[in-house]
Amino acid sequence: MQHSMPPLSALRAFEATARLGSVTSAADELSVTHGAISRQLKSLDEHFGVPLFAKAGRGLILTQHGEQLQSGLSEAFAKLRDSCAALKRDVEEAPFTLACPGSLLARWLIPRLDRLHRELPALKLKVVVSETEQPGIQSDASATLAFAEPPWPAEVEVFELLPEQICAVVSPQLMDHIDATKPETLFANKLLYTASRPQAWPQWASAQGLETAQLAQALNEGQGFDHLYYLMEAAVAGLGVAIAPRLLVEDDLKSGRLVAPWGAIETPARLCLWLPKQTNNRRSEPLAEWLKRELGH
Amino acid sequence: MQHSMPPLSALRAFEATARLGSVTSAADELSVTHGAISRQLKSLDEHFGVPLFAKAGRGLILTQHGEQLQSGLSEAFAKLRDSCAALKRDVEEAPFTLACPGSLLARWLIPRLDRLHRELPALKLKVVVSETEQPGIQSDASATLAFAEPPWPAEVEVFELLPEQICAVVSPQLMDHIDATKPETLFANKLLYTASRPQAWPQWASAQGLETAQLAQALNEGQGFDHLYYLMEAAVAGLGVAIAPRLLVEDDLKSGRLVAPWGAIETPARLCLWLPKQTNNRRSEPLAEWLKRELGH
DNA sequence: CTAACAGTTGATTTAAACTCACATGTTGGT
DNA sequence: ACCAACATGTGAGTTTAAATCAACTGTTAG
Repeated sequence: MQHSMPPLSALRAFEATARLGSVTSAADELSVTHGAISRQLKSLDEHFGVPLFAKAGRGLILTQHGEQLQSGLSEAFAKLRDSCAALKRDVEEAPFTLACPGSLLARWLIPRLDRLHRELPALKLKVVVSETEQPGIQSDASATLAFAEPPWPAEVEVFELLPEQICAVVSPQLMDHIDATKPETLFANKLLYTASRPQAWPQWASAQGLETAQLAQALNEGQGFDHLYYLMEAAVAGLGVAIAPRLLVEDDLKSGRLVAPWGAIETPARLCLWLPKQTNNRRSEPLAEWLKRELGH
Repeated sequence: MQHSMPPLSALRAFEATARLGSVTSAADELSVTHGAISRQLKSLDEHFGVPLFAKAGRGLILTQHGEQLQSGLSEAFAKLRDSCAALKRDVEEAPFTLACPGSLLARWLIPRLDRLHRELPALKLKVVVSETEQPGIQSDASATLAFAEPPWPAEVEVFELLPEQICAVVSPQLMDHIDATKPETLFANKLLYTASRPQAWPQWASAQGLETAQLAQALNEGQGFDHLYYLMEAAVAGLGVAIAPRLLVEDDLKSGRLVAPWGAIETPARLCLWLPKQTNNRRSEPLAEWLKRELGH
């Protein structure tokens, strides 16, 4: 039954020509030259073995066979167009779900969410907390915002937004025991950290040239927290020196609730926007652009 | 509204895959490799920005979006296939009209028509008399059978079936005055001919090496007839010597009603089947083959 | 009678589609 | 548990179909 359908592109050319009444306008609609349409029509004539158009003055009119074909094809192509348009619309109007770790969400994204909604209203953004701190794409999210180190897995597309910086922060009330020019004065205080970033203190210490052994002992005496949120509260309360991504403490540094006496160091990690490969980028690109603008102060 | 439809071939690949449930069987149906289908599906995913299939074991199943698309496309493609098949069927089942000059029809084709109908029943042959003796395609005929000399006009396709031979024929009762080894004994009789073939006697005479002057005079004293039918009756009645295509007098020669004392000569003309260029050859080829067989004795 | 228009066509270029061969991942059988 | 058979994905290269360009034929209208 499936024998010898004519080429679909020829049918489309025929349908457009029959509907619009001329080769030239069909060519315009399909964004090709009139010569291309003319050839397609000729190939259809040959396929069916009868002429589908007859010359009429300087234009064409459908033959009887042509009209018969047109009546079926116009419906078929209308349905084709409708089906594609419907799917496309559904996909584009579906909310765009951005997954994001809770700490980043609470301390950076939420304060900017209102502006984001105002500046990109077409995006219909929905934000969810990503269930894992490990970077990776969440199946139900349109994109994931997270810190992660290269190399990236092959199955996702990654926009790099910002190199990660981490800094040691402390309550101003503890600054008595600290010399900003001497990193080792760090050890006068308890070290505070999050369970999800065990490598943060070693990275920082190594960048500052501190001894591994001393650090190990200090970490042993320090305290871990499940979430950055608690860590920050502990630091503000003066329980010790915390290590955290600079981006997430920037507001606290500005307001003076915390101080970063030794500045910040860059890590290999990047703040990234992760996208599933098959996702159409038309929607995520404006978001990526917005994030870049926002992060560039 | 016509913006950015995906490539039709990708939609067809999707529809076949969704309907048959596997890339491989879709590839079989469309006579391509599974790799080709796989690529088309990937391009569709990218076009819509969502996956349309998900992996399920070692096969694929439709996603929700995929099902949405499939429900529309299957109808659209069914309609497409139906429309094409309907037109094709109508064209193929329409009677095949063969135009043919009356003389050829009466003296050669009609006696064989019964066998032709029996051997090519699918052709649904209808025979009509061509209104003009001049070769050329008739607008309402699927094909035309006629004698004609090359070159052929460009707008038709021509099957050459047989070189034309013409011969001088005479009633056996007139053989007394005729010597088969001496063409000039022709002139003992009246020359008979048809109005539609004034060049026949000169061709024959020149091939036999007769004098032009003598022929001209004999022709002047001869008699023309409007149709080959009358010419033959005149020859059988012993009114003189007639000139005619061998093919059309063969039955009379076999039955002894006429004699061709000097044999036959070949002319530049050919018995041909003329086809309009746009006609599908699938139907005319069996006819051409049948004609060739029949003409080869 | 010319200019603008509409479609066709030969020659060439371009881009999409396909194939091949290999890779990955899944299933069922002995 | 492992291997063979199966099903799909993919990089590289090739093939083929489709498009362009430019020239030509025929038509209409001013």
